[in-house]
Amino acid sequence: MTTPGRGLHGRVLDALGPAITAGEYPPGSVLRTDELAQRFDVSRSVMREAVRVLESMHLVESRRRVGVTVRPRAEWNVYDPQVIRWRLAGSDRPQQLRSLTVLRSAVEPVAAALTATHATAEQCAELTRCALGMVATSRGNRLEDYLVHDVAFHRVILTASGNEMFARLGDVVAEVLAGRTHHEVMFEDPDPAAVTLHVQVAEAVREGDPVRAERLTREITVGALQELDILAP
Amino acid sequence: MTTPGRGLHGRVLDALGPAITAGEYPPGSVLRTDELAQRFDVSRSVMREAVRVLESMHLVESRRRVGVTVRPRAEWNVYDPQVIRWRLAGSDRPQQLRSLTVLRSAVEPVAAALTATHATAEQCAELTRCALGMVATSRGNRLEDYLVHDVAFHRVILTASGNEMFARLGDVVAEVLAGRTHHEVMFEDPDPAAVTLHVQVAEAVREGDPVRAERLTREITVGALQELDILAP
DNA sequence: TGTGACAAATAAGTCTGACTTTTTGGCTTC
DNA sequence: GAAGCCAAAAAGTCAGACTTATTTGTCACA
Repeated sequence: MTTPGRGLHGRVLDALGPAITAGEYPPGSVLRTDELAQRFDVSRSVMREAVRVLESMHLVESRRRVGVTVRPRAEWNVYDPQVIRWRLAGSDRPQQLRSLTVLRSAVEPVAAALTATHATAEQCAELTRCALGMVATSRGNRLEDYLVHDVAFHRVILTASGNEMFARLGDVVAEVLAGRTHHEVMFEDPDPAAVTLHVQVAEAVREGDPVRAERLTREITVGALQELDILAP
Repeated sequence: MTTPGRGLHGRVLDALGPAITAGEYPPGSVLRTDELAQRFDVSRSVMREAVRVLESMHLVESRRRVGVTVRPRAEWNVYDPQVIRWRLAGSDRPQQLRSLTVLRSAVEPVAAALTATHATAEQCAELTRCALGMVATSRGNRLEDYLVHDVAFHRVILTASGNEMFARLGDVVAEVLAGRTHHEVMFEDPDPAAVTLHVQVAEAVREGDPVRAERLTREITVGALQELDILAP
């Protein structure tokens, strides 16, 4: 992902950010810049920079005479990739994984429809390559190789949609898929039906059939929801 | 919205952020911290804090010996409310409004379905109040009052969905709706059909009918897309 | 001619200490 | 008990000195 610990203030962030998102400092907690600077053994200037970044993520609020206050979760910038990463690394990983999967289920089908409408020939080819790669690695306990193609597939769908907001969710989807493979529900070879669906989505995009691409992608995301027991049976 | 100009570094951000998102400093441009500090007449420490925030938004990258480089648009954190506000205030307002509307069209229907599944009685009542408010203000050139109820309606849908990621889009939707009323396509009373759809969505949610709520909300968002000529005819 | 190491220049990064400003909470006073 | 004033506290700001990493250019050597 992104380079961690870029400079001293980055080091501080990597310690303080996860602590806050994990609820170690619950909302309403008050921190003091000087004290934090001492605790992390950095100068006040470095500490201030870190606080400013946390502030821009709406994780904390800094006010004169009172200090640095942790904000309620509802105000956090939950779309900030850094915040997402911190939360995925901490105790509310399951909760984060669930809400991201629901987001996926809303966005990806629409993105697939858009991609079917105006994907370039090159993007179609790339999509097909990814799907075939998934087929090739879907058996024989090659989960890690499968993941690479899976991530690439969804990334193409999101970027080829031509919508910048969708495109930026590529990293998020990558995190979700990686999380599923590494920590959660996938223990054996992926569901053959899911693999087939990916191949069919690539087909639909190639044929320029947005309705079919959307429907098939919706089936994929429904499967992802079911894996996490989000859908009522 | 949020409080602007909170401190000196905030003042600098409000000047530099829009300048960057507007393309005044195109991607690849190199700025120097000291020079910027002079230009804005602030100390280097303040300037550094501002740069750190821009960096956390992935708008710029700061590297030793080279300076502060503007990143390509594709890497910007386009979900950061501050970035969205800057872009909406600048020259690519139309482009931003379009991509946000597409995002809405993906998210809101799914959110409505979730809301129909598990909205509290209080949330149902609030939703109905909003819909009735829209009806009451839909005639007689009361666009401003109508907007208030419209925004409230969509905010309830998004927050009552129970998904934190959806809930955080409330502000974004508010910006889009306000933008439409204030600068773009709405010159006369709102489309009566759209008003009726909102009332029906409230009904469907009250009755706990997720499928109908989703379908009706999709009709609303399709209308929004058509207003911006995004859908192929 | 190309390549390696080495040196100089450059701009960000860091630290420190002094000073300013705002806010709050208590205390005085009427 | 309410209004207003005072003092403490913590963030905010600034200036200057110093460190460090990175790039670029140079020069010698193969």
